[in-house]
Amino acid sequence: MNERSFFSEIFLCLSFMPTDKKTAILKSVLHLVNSVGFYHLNMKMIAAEAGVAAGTFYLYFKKKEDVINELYNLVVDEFNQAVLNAYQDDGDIKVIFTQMLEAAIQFYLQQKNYFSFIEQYTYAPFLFKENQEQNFVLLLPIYKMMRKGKKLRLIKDIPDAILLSIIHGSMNTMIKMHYAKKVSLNNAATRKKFYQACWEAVAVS
Amino acid sequence: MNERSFFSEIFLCLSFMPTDKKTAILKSVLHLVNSVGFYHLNMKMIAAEAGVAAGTFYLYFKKKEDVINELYNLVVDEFNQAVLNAYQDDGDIKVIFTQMLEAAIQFYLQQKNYFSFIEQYTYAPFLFKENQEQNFVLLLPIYKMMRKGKKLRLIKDIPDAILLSIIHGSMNTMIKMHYAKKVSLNNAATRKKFYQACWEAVAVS
Amino acid sequence: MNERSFFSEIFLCLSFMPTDKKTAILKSVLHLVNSVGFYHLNMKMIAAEAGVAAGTFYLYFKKKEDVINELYNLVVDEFNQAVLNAYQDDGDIKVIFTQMLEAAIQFYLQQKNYFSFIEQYTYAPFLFKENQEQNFVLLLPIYKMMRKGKKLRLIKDIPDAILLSIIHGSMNTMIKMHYAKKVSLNNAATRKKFYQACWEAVAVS
Amino acid sequence: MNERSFFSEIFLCLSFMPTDKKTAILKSVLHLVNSVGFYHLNMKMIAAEAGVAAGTFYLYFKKKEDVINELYNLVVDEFNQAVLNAYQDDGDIKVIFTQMLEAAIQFYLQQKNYFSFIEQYTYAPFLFKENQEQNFVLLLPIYKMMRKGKKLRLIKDIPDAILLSIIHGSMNTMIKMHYAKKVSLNNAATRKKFYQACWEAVAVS
DNA sequence: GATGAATGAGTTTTCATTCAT
DNA sequence: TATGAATGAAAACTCATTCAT
Repeated sequence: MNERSFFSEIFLCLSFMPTDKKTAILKSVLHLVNSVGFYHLNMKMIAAEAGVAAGTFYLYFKKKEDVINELYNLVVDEFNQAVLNAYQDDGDIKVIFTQMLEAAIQFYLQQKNYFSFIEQYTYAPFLFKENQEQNFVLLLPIYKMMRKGKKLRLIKDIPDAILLSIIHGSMNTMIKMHYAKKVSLNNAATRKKFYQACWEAVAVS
Repeated sequence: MNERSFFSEIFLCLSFMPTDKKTAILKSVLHLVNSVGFYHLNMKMIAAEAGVAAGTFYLYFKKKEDVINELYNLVVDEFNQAVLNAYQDDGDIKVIFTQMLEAAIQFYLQQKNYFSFIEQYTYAPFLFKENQEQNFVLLLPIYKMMRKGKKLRLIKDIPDAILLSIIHGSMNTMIKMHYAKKVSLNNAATRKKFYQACWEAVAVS
Repeated sequence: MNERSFFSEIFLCLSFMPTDKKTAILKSVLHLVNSVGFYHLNMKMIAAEAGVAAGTFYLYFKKKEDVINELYNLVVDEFNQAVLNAYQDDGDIKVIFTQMLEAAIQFYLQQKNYFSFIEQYTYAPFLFKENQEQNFVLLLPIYKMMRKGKKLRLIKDIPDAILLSIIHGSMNTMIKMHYAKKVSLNNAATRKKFYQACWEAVAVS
Repeated sequence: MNERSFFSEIFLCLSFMPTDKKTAILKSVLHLVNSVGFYHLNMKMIAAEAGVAAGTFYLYFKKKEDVINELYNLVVDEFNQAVLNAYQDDGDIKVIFTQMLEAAIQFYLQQKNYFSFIEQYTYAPFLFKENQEQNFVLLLPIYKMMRKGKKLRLIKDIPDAILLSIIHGSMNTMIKMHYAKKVSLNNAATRKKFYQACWEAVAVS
């Protein structure tokens, strides 16, 4: 089983949702946030892209920002699902660590829209009030693995926030650089080097 | 000389600019982007916060987005200045590495508005056309140090993008966590642990 | 059949268009250009006069000047239609000449708004970009008749521009004088004297 | 003495006025009305073109429309002066008629700005309240000649308005056609044909 | 459920006019 | 006189939301 087919089963749940109007709207927003950004997103675009009438939106969402928040939850769930699937309770912690990073990166490589959406959502404070406490939801599976590594004295006994920042922050920037064509994550050797560097940051030396 | 006064001399150039109307507008936008975000920023707010009439804005900027771009350039210049001041051409590379990270973190700790502004600007694709190629401008001083470390075989010979991602990405996430109160960067020991972890990620082991 | 009813059938197509919002806006602009002029015409007036909300305008026209240009084309078409109806391919050229002038004058007498609109549109250089080459569109039916008269050696063999200037220019000024109450074109004898003088200007003597 | 020098003495009084600020403003408006039109004329343009500060305008004029009205009076005076200079109390009425038309046409040919300004002023009802009764001021010298011709039974005994319309209206349209390059009034033969046609319209046959 | 024309409050931007210097 | 920065009311235009069909 190649990587693509392995992940496509997991990732594409939004893509395979029944093609009803509500799903069409959610997909339309996901696509538009990536192409025009939150700032320029408007109801006319959403309706046109979804192939529905302007009023139809309000049968499924109370107001514009609701679709954003609902979409965020869907996207986060998919991401967590993808990364958790890479988590094995038994097994070498470095292998698990690497597999989770790999899962996360593959997720974003195959779903540019998801990455773009999460980035904008996360870095837009006060865009939507519900945003304020969700910032680090994405990190939950990674967090779980980390705690285990600490117990086994394989991962440094330093504040979780530091470990999370290194893992999550550097991964995000790597993906951004990939999309900005500063580096190619399609190259497995490059990914391996990245995972190794991350590991050395967090591992007990 | 304590840290605060050391940096305040460098950072606060925007704060110490002559209090003319244009500066008042720039400051007003910097403050509002942090408090309400790009998405909710409007001309009425800008004028009110700056204490000028609505029309005054257009004496200094051709259109709304121009103030954003001008401000971005100012902020980036200040950041680079602050970090470059920490760069010494001779000296232990690990010390330089640490000092630059420290300078960057101190910059953002003392200027929450700057951090918030840069984050939103960087992660808002297509918000402003000029945005598209500037994404990694902030990394230039770090990049310089890195190249030197590579030559001395003290820093890993892996793609620059990986090194930059680890340094820049994890630092940004650390600061976000600090402002989200998940960790306190006011604690020097915590900062030291973070720098050490970063160093181990990039250093030849 | 009196003159009024004869022409009203032809002229009032704008008046008889279905009373939808777009027509209401077109009528509103036609009326307002006559009463306040291009210079003072604004969107608030247009909406109020048309009995629609401000935003409704933009469902039918992309920008303010578009309604002006669309209206101009409608008005010109109606004028040409009215004058062409008076044109007979066979028949005494002087009779045709007189009938066309009569048709044109009757058109404007019954549609003061149309006259006022065309005058302002024509004499406002650079008001609207599309204006620049349309200046003499109105003269087409008259031009056709003239050429025929020249062939028959009943109309002077002098440049068309001279003949057109005399016919069109003097007619326009007559109508302006009528509306300025310097002369009454309701008097058939007066009109007859005017047509005769025009004829003598253009006819081979 | 060629035509140009003959008229330049008369016409260029605005051009030769002392180059003080007020004159600069008047000239600036005359030029701008021709190039951008009343509709797009604004105070910034006027000041820039005149080479004065925005506030200077208000030392000489109470409000924007005042400069328009003052300029109109100046332009009308110059026109009347030019045409009256061609009027001789004794002499063949046809010769006088022709000379006056020639004087009027030469005036406008040498002063496109004047023509453009008068056209727009005349055809913009309600643009400026003072406009309403001045519409036919320009015709006064022509009117004077006409009355004399009527007395001598050389000019038709038909309402003055008809005679004025033919003379004034056709002349105006001729000049417009000249500037639209539909005919060239620089050709003396063309002008002669035009004068002859006009004469036949108004003369007792 | 689905539509899309209509709304009108809100947005950005313009510009005639003022006034401290 | 002369300036030009500053004003703020008003302009053109946008857009999330509603509602009759």
